[in-house]
Amino acid sequence: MTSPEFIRTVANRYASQLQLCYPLSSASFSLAKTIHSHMVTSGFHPGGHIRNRLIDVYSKSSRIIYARHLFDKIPEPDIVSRTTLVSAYSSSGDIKTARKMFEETPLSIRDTVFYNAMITGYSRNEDGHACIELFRQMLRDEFRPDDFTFTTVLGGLAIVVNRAMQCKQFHCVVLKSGAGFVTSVLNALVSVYVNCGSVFEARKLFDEIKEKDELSWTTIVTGYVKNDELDAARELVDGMSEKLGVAWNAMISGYVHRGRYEEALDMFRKMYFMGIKMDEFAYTSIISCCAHAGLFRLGKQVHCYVLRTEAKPAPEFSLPVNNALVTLYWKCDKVDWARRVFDNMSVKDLVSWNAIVSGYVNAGRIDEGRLFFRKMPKRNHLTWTVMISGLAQNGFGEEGLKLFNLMKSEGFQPCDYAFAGAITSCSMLGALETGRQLHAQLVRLGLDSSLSAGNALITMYARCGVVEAANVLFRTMPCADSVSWNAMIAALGQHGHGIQALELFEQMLDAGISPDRITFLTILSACSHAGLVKEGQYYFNSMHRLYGITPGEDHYARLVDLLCRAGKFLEAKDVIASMPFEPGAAVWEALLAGCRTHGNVDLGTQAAERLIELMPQHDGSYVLLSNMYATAGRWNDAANARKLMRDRGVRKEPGCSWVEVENKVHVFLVDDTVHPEVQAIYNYLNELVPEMRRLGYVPDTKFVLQDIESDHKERVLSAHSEKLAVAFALIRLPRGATVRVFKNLRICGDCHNAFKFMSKVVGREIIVRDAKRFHHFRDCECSCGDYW
DNA sequence: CTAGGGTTAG
Repeated sequence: MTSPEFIRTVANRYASQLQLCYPLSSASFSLAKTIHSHMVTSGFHPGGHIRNRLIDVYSKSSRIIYARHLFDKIPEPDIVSRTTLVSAYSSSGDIKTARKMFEETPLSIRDTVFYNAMITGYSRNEDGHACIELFRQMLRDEFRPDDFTFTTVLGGLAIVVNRAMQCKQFHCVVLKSGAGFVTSVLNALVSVYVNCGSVFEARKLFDEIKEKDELSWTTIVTGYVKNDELDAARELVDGMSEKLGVAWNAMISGYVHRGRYEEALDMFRKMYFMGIKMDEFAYTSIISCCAHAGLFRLGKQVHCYVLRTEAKPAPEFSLPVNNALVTLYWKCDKVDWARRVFDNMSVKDLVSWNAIVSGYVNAGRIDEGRLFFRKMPKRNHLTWTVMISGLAQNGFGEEGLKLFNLMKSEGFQPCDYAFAGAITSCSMLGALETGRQLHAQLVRLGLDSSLSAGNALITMYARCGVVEAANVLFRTMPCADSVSWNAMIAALGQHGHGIQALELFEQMLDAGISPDRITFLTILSACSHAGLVKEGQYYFNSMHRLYGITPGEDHYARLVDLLCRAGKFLEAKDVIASMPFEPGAAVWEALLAGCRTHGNVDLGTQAAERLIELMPQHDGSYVLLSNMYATAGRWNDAANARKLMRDRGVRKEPGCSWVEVENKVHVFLVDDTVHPEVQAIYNYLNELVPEMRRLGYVPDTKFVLQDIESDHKERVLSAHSEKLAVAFALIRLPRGATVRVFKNLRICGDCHNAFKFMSKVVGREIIVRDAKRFHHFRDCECSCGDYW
């Protein structure tokens, strides 16, 4: 019954059955297990070749435990089973166990393949030095390297080599060993040259390869792409007789990375019409292209095409394709679509999580962003960066800074983008000292030439009231882009230097930088703050005529603001009437704000009606309206506006002011009783007021927007949050230091007046940043010329 | 039993 022939027949049958497990798929493991248990129940003990096959299938379907179990039962494992296991451990990332197994294998039974497997393990774990080290040991142990050895070691070398000289040295080793005519080895060598930036050398070697295979072509094409020589790559691709999908995919992704979206799409279309097989790599790149170019419709079409064409159901389909889809949808303002793709994915990785967090955060949906940030199983340095800059851009400065510090304590070195986020947080908070420290850290890390960090710093210094520092930084930037210019123009504008802002704009044009829609927003604001009505109108009219930028709603709003501040209501009304689209909330708010400052109650009421209609939940509209009535003494109307707001469940954002003292931000509310030093502050204010009065200060009680007794009104005035913050800073800052105070709403008119006299009494400069602009008080004057 | 090219997140 158990004759040798019979056993051989059974063994052969099992061997051919196991062959069915290749190529590996998700079904391979269960098939192997079935065959295995059949062997066990029928009393057949797999040995030698069959057992090794089982070990291999188990290892490759990521079931190392099964493989190891089988392996441990072998009394004297042969070199093939050992090689299989070493390779299994190293490809699962467990390089330590792999090496242990390697060391436990006696020299006498080792062979070249065994060394190759271990070297490959290091290469897969991106440890180039270990690759080379083991290669050296292999030579010391007197084993002959073969083609596999060279290609693998060269692969490891490509990671660590960064000088053409080192490439040449290895080139010589290869030639001496006689492998200089093996195509696969030469391909690897080309790749080493490419990776250290020597494309020219790489091309020379490529031309010398006698029998070029597919890999030779793709290596040189991708080599050009990696080194940003897209046109040279394209020339090669166009000249190839055989159309290699890999090379085409590399071209497409190269174009996408360089922002050459048209060419990427063009190649993708050609691929389709020429019948070159498109795979998940091509889909991924083109979806990413649509994401970056904002091509929602096309992206959606590709998505549908993939669903129709590919055999696998959508959630099972390639992870990178789904990741790219998540990004596509949120970039096209469809976060909820992105979320649906994300939820449907059966497998998610760090990239997927980062993509969905970015989506929420960029859409301003911070709550959901936070939730996913907390929920995600793993984070990397990009996760933190996305979260920090998202928080900063959405007004969560304090949380942004907290996260920046947390990131460092979790062991991640912040990159320039993370710094930019932290610096933006400082701009919002007015945390100048913290911002300066971040700047110093950037310099120490050698990151101060970064454009994104530099642009954030310009804004930070400007928004913290140090325009000069912003200017110095701007002037010394190695290569300023339009964002830098916009930031600097805005800086000058916010500080009331309207003329300089316009001069800088002209310099921008001379420097050959094209203005964009943001540039014109900052220009219009600058004109508005400085009262440059004629200039503002001129630039508004020229933006389309000279620069081809169609004014949007926000541009019209700023023009209206410009005219209203100057009291030119007729012209403002004409502008609104001439708008090519329905005016939105921003325009009505500008009109209302202007009417409130100039006491134009009739027009203001009209504007407020439209505004409240458009944004019933916006607190500012009701407050402006109510304040306008209060200033005009129409207390009943004022109270009604407040009541309307309450009835609709709208809550007014409480006014508050803050100031940074010794690296800490101190916040004050109106009539503050919470801050530990309020008593000292009130005492100090009581000492100052008589001196201010001697210089001509008269408390202006028309800024008390409540109908109360007039002597009580003065006390209400002196409890305004901005006065408390300024007084606190005067007490606590070093003698003579400039005071920089911040307020979330507009500064009160009486406070504005008071600070002028206060700056004279204490002999210091006081700078207040409110919701709209900066006020520099010195010697009884304000930089805004009372045009606030 | 061992090698080498193209994909995704700011």
